[in-house]
Amino acid sequence: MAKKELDLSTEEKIKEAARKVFTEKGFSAARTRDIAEEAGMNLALLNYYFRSKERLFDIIMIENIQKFVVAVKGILNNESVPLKMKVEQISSNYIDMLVLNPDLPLFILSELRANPERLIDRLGVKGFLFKSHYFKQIKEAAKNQEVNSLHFFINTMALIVFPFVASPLLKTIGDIKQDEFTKLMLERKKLVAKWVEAMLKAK
Amino acid sequence: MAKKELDLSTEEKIKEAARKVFTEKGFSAARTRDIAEEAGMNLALLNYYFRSKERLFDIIMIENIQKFVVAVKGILNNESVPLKMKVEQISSNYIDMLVLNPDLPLFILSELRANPERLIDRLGVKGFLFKSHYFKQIKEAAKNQEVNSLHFFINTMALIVFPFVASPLLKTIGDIKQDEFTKLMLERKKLVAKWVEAMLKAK
DNA sequence: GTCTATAGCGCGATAGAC
DNA sequence: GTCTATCGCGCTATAGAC
Repeated sequence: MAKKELDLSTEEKIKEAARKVFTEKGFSAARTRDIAEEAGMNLALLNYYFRSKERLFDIIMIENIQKFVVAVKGILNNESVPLKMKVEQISSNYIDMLVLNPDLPLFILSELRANPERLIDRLGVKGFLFKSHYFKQIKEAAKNQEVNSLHFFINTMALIVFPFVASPLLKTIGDIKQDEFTKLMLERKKLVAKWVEAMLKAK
Repeated sequence: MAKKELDLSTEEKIKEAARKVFTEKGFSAARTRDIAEEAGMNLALLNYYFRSKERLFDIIMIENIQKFVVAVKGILNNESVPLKMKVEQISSNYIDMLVLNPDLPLFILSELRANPERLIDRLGVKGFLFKSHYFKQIKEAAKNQEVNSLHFFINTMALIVFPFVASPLLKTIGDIKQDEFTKLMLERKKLVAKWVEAMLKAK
């Protein structure tokens, strides 16, 4: 425990390097040699600590997905927080996390495409969303609307996550620098809840 | 010309197969052997018609990106169409196209991450967006808002594209079947413009 | 635990017969 | 144009010295 925190163990160095290389290139394009080099050590150690490239990848991926769970844990089912404030908290937490890990959503979504259920099953979040108090609140707020309330859940996620997924395009097409992009994203922490509220009231 | 349309040439068969395999697996995970098999022919023919895997990929990718351009060509700069109607047309065209090619956005965005400018440069759409009449209209509509009007361009794209990017997750977490998903998406053809309008007016 | 060296194999690409 | 057979490389994984 204390020892690990002191010397940042070899195992942790490898994981750090793997996180970086996998996130940048995806599973198939990433090479174990890249990861070893990034970690400043030999290739053979990767297979000593983790049995294979695939096992290392799974560990990283699970941890990445957990970041999405952790960021809203404790918020979703807090029954004393009204919807608008809840959306504000969710946006704020997610955007802060995504500014630090901007490649995360695109990485997760593109790697999930190949085998969606293998990884999701292992997390046990299958019905999680629909059972949450948050989803009940959306339903309640959208009940005077004639459309499926799932749309508003999708829209909220879209406003929070999409800019990060599309950032390579935005930056290139719009000629936006990294710090401008970050500034724009931080502005959205307050705006998303306002926009969601407006959509819920729209007619 | 006429000949090609009649027999659906070998070259076209390969491109069709490549489109499918690349879109499903991404460049690195796709194998030329898969493409050849999918096209019902031998691996050697791939290199006879296209010099290499990379050249074949580039051709497919360019065509894919073109689909996004084609879907809004003629709309963006039509000065006689008011903003709300323009957003309706854009949503409608894009959603129709995306229902037919649901994997397209995730494919393009994840492959673009590696080399953003190499492919975009070849298309000459660099300043395209900001010069468009559509963008001027957004600016005009958002001028009483205190925030960067770029947000509203991002939001519109988010509402249209994000559900398709996140569909593997939505389907798994939300237990949504393919035809339910398609039905939901088609509903959005009319809704997006309404929502964008509401966000523009929000305070 | 960490290294070097290499096994073993799957990949993209090509030579050459038809 | 289309096939079979094969080259040669680069990858993951492992054996074995230290």
